[in-house]
Amino acid sequence: MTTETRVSSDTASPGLPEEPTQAERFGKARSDRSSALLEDYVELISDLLASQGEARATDIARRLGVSHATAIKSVQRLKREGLATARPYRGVFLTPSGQDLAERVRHRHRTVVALLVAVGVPIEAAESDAEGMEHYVSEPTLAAFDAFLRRA
Amino acid sequence: MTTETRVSSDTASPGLPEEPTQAERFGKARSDRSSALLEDYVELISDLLASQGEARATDIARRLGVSHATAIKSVQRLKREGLATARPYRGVFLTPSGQDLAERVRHRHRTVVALLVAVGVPIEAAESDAEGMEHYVSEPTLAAFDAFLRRA
DNA sequence: GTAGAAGTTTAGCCTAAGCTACATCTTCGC
DNA sequence: GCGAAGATGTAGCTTAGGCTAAACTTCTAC
Repeated sequence: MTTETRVSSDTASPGLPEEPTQAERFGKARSDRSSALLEDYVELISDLLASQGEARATDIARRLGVSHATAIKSVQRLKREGLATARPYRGVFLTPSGQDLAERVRHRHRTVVALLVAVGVPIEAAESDAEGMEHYVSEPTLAAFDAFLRRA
Repeated sequence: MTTETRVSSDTASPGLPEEPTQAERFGKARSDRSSALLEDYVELISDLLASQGEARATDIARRLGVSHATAIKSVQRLKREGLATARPYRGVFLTPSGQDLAERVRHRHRTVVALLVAVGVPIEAAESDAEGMEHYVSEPTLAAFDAFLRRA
C-alpha cells in the first residue's frame, strides 16, 4: 500500500480538543491493517519451514483457510515486497528481511498471548483474539507488555 | 522429503498440534477486520451526534482522515447493513441497532484503553493502539479486562 | 430573489484480497 | 516411460475501501 502521507496542511486551531490526532490514529490503524495479512503469511511460512522443511502453497492455503489461488496471489505480493522468494513449483522461502519480520512477529504474538493470559483471559480466547490484535501493537506497547510480564 | 504425511481428514491424528483450529482463528480475524471499519464509523457518528447534534459527511471524513467521497461511500454501506439512515443533503443518523453497536464499541474502546494503561502502556500509545486492537477483542476477553480493572 | 460559496453526491478509476474454473506441470504407479 | 492424479499457477469475476473530478443541492449574503 502507498504510504501517501496526506497530512499536508495541519490545523493550527487551538480551541478544538484533538481533531487531527484522531485522524492520525485512524490512519495508523488503516496502514497496520494492510500489513496484517503480510505478517500472517510471513509468520506461517516461517513456521512451515521450521516444522516441515518447506512451505507449499496448498499447505499455506489450508492453514489459513483460504483457496490456494488466494494464497499464491498473496505470496506474489510478498515477493513484490521483498519478503519472500519462490520459484515455480518449488516451495516458498523467506528473504533475510522476511525472516527478520517473522521473528519479530512471532515474538510479538507470544508476548500478546502471554499478556492476555496474565490479566486473566482464557487461553483459547487469548490465542484467538491475539491473532487479530497483535498487528496493532506498537513498540512502546510491546515494551510495556514485556515489562509487565517480567514484573508479574 | 518423501515424508509428506498428508493429513487429509482431520482431528483423529493425536500427534499434530492444532491445524484446523488455526484456519478458524484466521477466519475470525478476517471477518473482524471487515467489521472494524463499520464500527469506527458508527462510533464516530455517535460521537458527532452527541457533541454536535448532527453528523455531516465532511465532519466524518475530516475526523477519519479520508476524503469525503470515501466517507459517503462507507455511510452507504452502513445503510445497507441497517446501522444508519441518511437522507440526501441531511446528516447521518443511527438506527437503534446502530446506536446499540455504538454503545458497545464505545465501552469496549474505553475498557481496552484503560487496560493498556493499567499494565503500563503510555497513554498516547494506548489510545493509538486501541484504535486498531479493540475490534478484535471478544466478549470473554472484554469480561476478563473488566474483571482485571476492578481488581487492580 | 438570485448568485456564488459551501457542502453533498455520483461517476469512474485503482489496489487488495477473496473466489471459481481452467490450464499446466510433477510425480508416481505400473 | 507414459498417463492419470494431484499440486501449482493463471484468468477473470466480486466486493471493500481508497482516491479525484465533476455534477448537483443548499445556504447565505447581498
